[in-house]
Amino acid sequence: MAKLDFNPIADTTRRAEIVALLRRAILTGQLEPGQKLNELRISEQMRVSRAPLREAMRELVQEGILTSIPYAGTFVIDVTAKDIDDAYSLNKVLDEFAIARTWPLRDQRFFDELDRRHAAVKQATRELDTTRQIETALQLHGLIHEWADNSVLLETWQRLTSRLQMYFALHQRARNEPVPAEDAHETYVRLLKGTDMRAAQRHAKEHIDFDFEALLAYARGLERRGPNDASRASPTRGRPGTA
Amino acid sequence: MAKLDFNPIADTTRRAEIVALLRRAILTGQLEPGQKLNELRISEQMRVSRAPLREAMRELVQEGILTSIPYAGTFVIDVTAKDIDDAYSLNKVLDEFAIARTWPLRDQRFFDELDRRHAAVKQATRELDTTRQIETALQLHGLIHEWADNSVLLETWQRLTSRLQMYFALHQRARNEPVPAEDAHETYVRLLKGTDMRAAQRHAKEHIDFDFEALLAYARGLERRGPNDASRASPTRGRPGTA
DNA sequence: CACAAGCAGATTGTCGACAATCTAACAAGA
DNA sequence: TCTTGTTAGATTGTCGACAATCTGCTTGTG
Repeated sequence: MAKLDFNPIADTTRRAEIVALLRRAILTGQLEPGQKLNELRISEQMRVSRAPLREAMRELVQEGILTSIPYAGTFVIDVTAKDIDDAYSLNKVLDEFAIARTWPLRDQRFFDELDRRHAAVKQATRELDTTRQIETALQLHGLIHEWADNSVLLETWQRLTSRLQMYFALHQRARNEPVPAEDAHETYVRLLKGTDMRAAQRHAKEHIDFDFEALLAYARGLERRGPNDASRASPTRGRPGTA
Repeated sequence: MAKLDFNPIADTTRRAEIVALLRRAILTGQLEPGQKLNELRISEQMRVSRAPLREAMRELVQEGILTSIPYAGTFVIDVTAKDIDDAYSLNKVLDEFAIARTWPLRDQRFFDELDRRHAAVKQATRELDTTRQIETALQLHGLIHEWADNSVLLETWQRLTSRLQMYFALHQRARNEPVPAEDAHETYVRLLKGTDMRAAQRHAKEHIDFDFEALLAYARGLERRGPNDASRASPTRGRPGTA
């Protein structure tokens, strides 16, 4: 008998699809930070009742990209410079840990997957698809977390990734300029294939520093010129900060 | 005008109360790992309709202590030795980070709060209230994460805490013996008040090692004598592992 | 004009009922 | 005996309607 592992079949509930739709809308910036999600309107647009929509929203609230205020509404989280800074500094710690854990587990499959994801980033970069570029870059970066064989770490990183993706998407959307075609991940991939773990860890930090500084500067700029301009739909009752 | 900060008023939705009730039931071990949560039965017991109950369950699924399989049910997560090991090793990393961040922010209020929580642990220990003892010990331990001024770290740690509390509660429940009255946190508190940050970081790791080794051994024992015995209500379709 | 009370309108929270799906038991056939 | 098709019961997923709450406007009063 041939050895064959089947993957679990796809979720077939409306709820799961709604979660995916909403998450994508948020992470790509189609839903702006601070914006209120009107249940009735969204449920009509999606041709779904409010029950599965509300359940989906609860999931995203726990996922950290929505925030809910009872009887007031559910909002896309606000992005503050401090949030980005917090997420980034924790990300550095997790990266270091992930590399250490992954290091002895690297094998040919790891290197192949590394190349595959790296190629995907370059592909997206060539096509000037900024959204996909962010997505693929984060996936490339996530490999060490997937490979570290620590489910809690992976889960934690995925939560972080959601936010990072949202932040970067906002940033890209704001400057609205094609990204430099140069390959910023060449060194990262090479070091992960090498023999000097400490060097890889060091580079992981510095490499992200680059993108991050620009992002942070952008966020600070946003805050200087007042709260976000998506607040047209926000309530007067309370700022939908981190509830 | 006197400076006075009001706390947010309590959540007044049934959903929030249900979340609290269920979480407590799970973390104290009243709901055993692998056990299925029957929506109809629970909603009748709580005198609530299924809608808010289901929303509450979605939250707890995202919180990582429940797992859901479409059309099959929602289950308390299974506890494997590897899960505990994963959570623990990540916890060490977070602790180190939290101590580093908290260190320069320590002030009198920090020390007071440290003493307060330490006293709470000793109180619970004296009263042989094992559940409360776990709770207070984790709260004592959580201070450095609250004080680190990093919302993402705090959120991450709270998620981890949920699981750790569940694990420890299981452990305590299993051996079912009063805990030694000796104070295991004396050194930890003293070092946090001291001037040697590295020493505090080192101790944080070793200190938890102690409790953890016993916990891990217990979990391994559980697995050796087959899957859990709470599976009487589990589905045959698929193990409600980490879905 | 300032301000409190009260009244729509809109939105969220909750409910009870129905539809879709799964599980397990049983029957039919090779 | 083993496998496959069928069916009944139970449980989850979804829906539409009602109740509770909030916001902003209007109104009345000084």
